[in-house]
Amino acid sequence: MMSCEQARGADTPSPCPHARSREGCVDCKVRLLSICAALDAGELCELESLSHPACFEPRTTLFLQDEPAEIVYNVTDGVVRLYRLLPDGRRQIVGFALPGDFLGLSMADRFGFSADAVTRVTTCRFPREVFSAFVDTKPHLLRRLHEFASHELSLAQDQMVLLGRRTAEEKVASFLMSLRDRWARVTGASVTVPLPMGRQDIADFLGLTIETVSRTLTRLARERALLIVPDGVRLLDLPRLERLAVA
Amino acid sequence: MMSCEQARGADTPSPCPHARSREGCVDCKVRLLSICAALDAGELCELESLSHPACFEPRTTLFLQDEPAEIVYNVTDGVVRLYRLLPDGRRQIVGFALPGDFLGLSMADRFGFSADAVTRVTTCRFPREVFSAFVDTKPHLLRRLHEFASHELSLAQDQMVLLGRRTAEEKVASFLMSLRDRWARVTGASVTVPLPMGRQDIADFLGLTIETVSRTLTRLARERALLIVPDGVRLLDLPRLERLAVA
DNA sequence: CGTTGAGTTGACCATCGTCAACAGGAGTGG
DNA sequence: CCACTCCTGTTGACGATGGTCAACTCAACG
Repeated sequence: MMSCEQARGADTPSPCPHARSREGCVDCKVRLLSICAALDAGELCELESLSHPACFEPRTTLFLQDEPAEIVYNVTDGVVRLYRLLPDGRRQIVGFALPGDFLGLSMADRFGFSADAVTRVTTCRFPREVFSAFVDTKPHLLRRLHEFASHELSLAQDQMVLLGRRTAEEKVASFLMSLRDRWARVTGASVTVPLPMGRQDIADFLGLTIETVSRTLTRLARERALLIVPDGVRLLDLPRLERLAVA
Repeated sequence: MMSCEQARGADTPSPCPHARSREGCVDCKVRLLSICAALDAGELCELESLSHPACFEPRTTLFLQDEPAEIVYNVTDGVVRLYRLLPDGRRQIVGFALPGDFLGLSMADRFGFSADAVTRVTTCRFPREVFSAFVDTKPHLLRRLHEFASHELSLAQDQMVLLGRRTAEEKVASFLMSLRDRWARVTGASVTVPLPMGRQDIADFLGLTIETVSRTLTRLARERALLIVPDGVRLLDLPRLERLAVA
C-alpha cells in the first residue's frame, strides 16, 4: 500500500507560467466557490497582494502531516488527496480537495494530515501568519472560514457513517454520487463523473482494498448501473445508485 | 440495533433544581474547558444573562438530526451521544460529548446529527439566534468556536482512520485510550475509564457489533490488558494498549 | 419470584481481504 | 518497429475477520 516515491512539490513549486499574470482574483473562476466569496472588491485586492500562486505536478506533495503549517492553500484547479498514515503504512484518505477548497482551514500551527496532488494542481498560497492576521481584521472572513470548517465536519461525519456502517457496494455508490455532486458545483452537472484518482486512492478513502473497489465497479458496470470510461464513470441507473447511496 | 423508545427531553427539560441558583458562570467547573474560557468577566456575565440551564434524564433526546437548530448547548455535566441514522436503522455514533463540549458549533440552521443523553446531563442552553448575534460582537469568541470546530474535525479524521483501517482490537483499545485522555481533562488522570454508555453505543461508535465489542473486551481482560469493572474498565497493560492504539 | 434488559458466549457463516496470476497501455531502448 | 519493463487495473481461489443467530447469565425491579 502506497509504496511509490513522491517528489516534494512544495519546496520547488513549478513556475506555473500563467498562474498570476493571466488573471487576478476578480476573474478567478473559483472565487464564488471559495472562501474569497466573503470579500468585497477592495478586500479581494488586499488579499491578492498577499497571495503566492504555485502549482504542483501529479504525485507531488503539498505538505505532510504534523509539519509546521507555514503556508495555507486555496486550491484553484486540480484534485488533492488528504490522508493520514498509520505507523505500519496503512493509509486512510480523509478527503479529496477540489477547486475552491481551502487547505489550512483550522489555522493550527501544524497540518493535521498530509496532502499530495492527484492531478496537476494550481493553488493560491498564503503565509499562514499573514493570512491569520488578515482574518483577524475581517470577522466576516472568519465566519466564512468557520462555515467551511463546519461543512467539512459534516462531510467527515457522512464519511464516518459510510466507513462504519455501509457495505462495499453502498460505499462505492455513495462515493460516486457525492463526487458527482461536488463536481457539479465546479464544472456543472453531468452523469459522467471524472475519477482522476486511482483505484488505490478510492479504496483508501472508502476503507476497502483495491480489489474490492475494482470488483464492485465491475459488477455495477456488468449490471448496467454504470459505465466505466477512461478516468471516470458514467452513471446509468441513477435511481439504483441513489438508493444505494441514501442518506 | 437501537430499538428502545426514547422520551423527548428537550420539550420538557427537568427543572434541574440547582442548575442556576447554585452557581454562576464564574464558578462553573467546566468554564476553562469550554468556549467560555475565551470570555472575560464582563462578557461572561453578559453571556450568563442569555443562558437557560436545562438538564436531561438518561435516554432522553436533546435534539434530532435535520430539525431546526433553535437552541445551542453547552454541556456542563454528563455524557451525550451524537449519531446519524441510515433509513434502515443502522446507526453510526459520530461522537460522545463530555462536559465542556459545545453542541451547535456550526451555528447552521439545522442540526447535522441527533443527540441524546447517556447519563443525566446538565447543559447551558442559548437560543441560537441570540447566541449567534452575541458571537458577532465578539470576534475572539468566534475564533474560539472555530478552534473547537477545527479540533472536532481533527477528531473526526482520527475516527475515519479508526473506522476505515483498524482491526476490532485496535478500535477498542483506541477508544479506551482516547476516552481516558478526554476524561483526564475533565476529572483528572486515572487508569480507570468510566464507560457510562452501553456496549451497543460503543459498537455503533466503532463500526462493530455489540458481540464483537463484548468479545474483544473479554479477551483483553482475559489477557490481563485491562479489568472490566462496573460501568467502566481499569487499564492494566498500558504499553500494550498504547501499542494497539498508536496514531 | 417472575420479568426485563444488558451483557456474554458459542456455533456458524458471509463479506471482504489476501495472494497470485493475468491483461493492457505507456514509456524505453535495442 | 518490436521487445521489454513497469504500472495500473482486473479476475479468480481461498481464507480470516467480524457479523448473525441463538442460548444463557445476571442484576435490577416490581
